Amino acid sequence: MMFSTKAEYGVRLMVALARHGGDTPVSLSEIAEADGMPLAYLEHLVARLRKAGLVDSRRGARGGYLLSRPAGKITMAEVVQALEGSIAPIECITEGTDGALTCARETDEQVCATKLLWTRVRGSIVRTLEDTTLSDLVQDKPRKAVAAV
Amino acid sequence: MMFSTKAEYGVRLMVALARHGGDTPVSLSEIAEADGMPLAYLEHLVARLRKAGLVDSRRGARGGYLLSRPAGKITMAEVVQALEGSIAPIECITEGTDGALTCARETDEQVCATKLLWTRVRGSIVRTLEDTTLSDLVQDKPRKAVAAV
DNA sequence: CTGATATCCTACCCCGCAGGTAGGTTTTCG
DNA sequence: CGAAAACCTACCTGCGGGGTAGGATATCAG
Repeated sequence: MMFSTKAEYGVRLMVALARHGGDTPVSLSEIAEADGMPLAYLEHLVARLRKAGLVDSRRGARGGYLLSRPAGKITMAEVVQALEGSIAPIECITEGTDGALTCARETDEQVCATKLLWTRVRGSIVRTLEDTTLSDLVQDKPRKAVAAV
Repeated sequence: MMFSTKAEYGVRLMVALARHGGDTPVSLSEIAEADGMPLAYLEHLVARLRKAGLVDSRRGARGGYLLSRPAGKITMAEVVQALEGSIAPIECITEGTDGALTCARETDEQVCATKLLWTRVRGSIVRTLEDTTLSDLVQDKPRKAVAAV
């Protein structure tokens, strides 16, 4: 049970873009090298982020990517959703177009007993992701070293 | 990103045991048939639950399984953990023996920027699972039909 | 204009593991 | 004793995560 490395790499990518800031784009190869992630794979991930409107791209020489919005306006729910697809803790729970959650096992007569659990879990995940913005992750904090001493 | 069917089937299994109640054991084949889950697979799952001390077994004819404790004393955190192994939202985050979360990408010098996010997510998942007990899921509620009308 | 540097796109590959099967051994009841 | 159950170990199989490959297209600098 976990998010895949799509989410891991993708979030790291977004953080790298946010760190760079400014309005000059950053090339993927820079980020890939600095962060030790495979370039070709990042291309796939950034494509999802672009389609979701979270990053803008500039093609050609000296091109690259930049955030489409200030980091504080980008929630991690958007980022993770763009990378992983819909956020469902378990296969049988799916989100309808109206936003209602339904369980595949459920009939009209019989309510799925476990649905309550997965609905709660999903809710708490989504809420946490919505409450965390990209800028929350960007803050430099070498505090760890301080705290460790 | 989701829990596997291990968690899904396993939780349904626990609910079935809780529904039955009493101190006479229920055989897996009964549950498998009633709930439409493959018997041989349930055997694997129930083995995990037994090793975790969540269910007791009685061998031989008219044997079966029963909850080791009242449903209200069994949290879903225990159940899910028994079924899925440790609860980590992402591969690079692991829980040490002291309960502290560490990130594999992290060095002494550099804090992992994304660790904050995954730590928060994990925390919210665990908290939700701990707050939900098996008895929360057992309550009969055909209320759905009522609410739908 | 030309090359270098980038995004962008499509196709492919591999292998670990979730999700299950199979078949046997042991225990306990009627 | 025989049926019914737990219990155990080994095996199988498809699929998707996690990449690689290679080319097409756009844009810059000189």
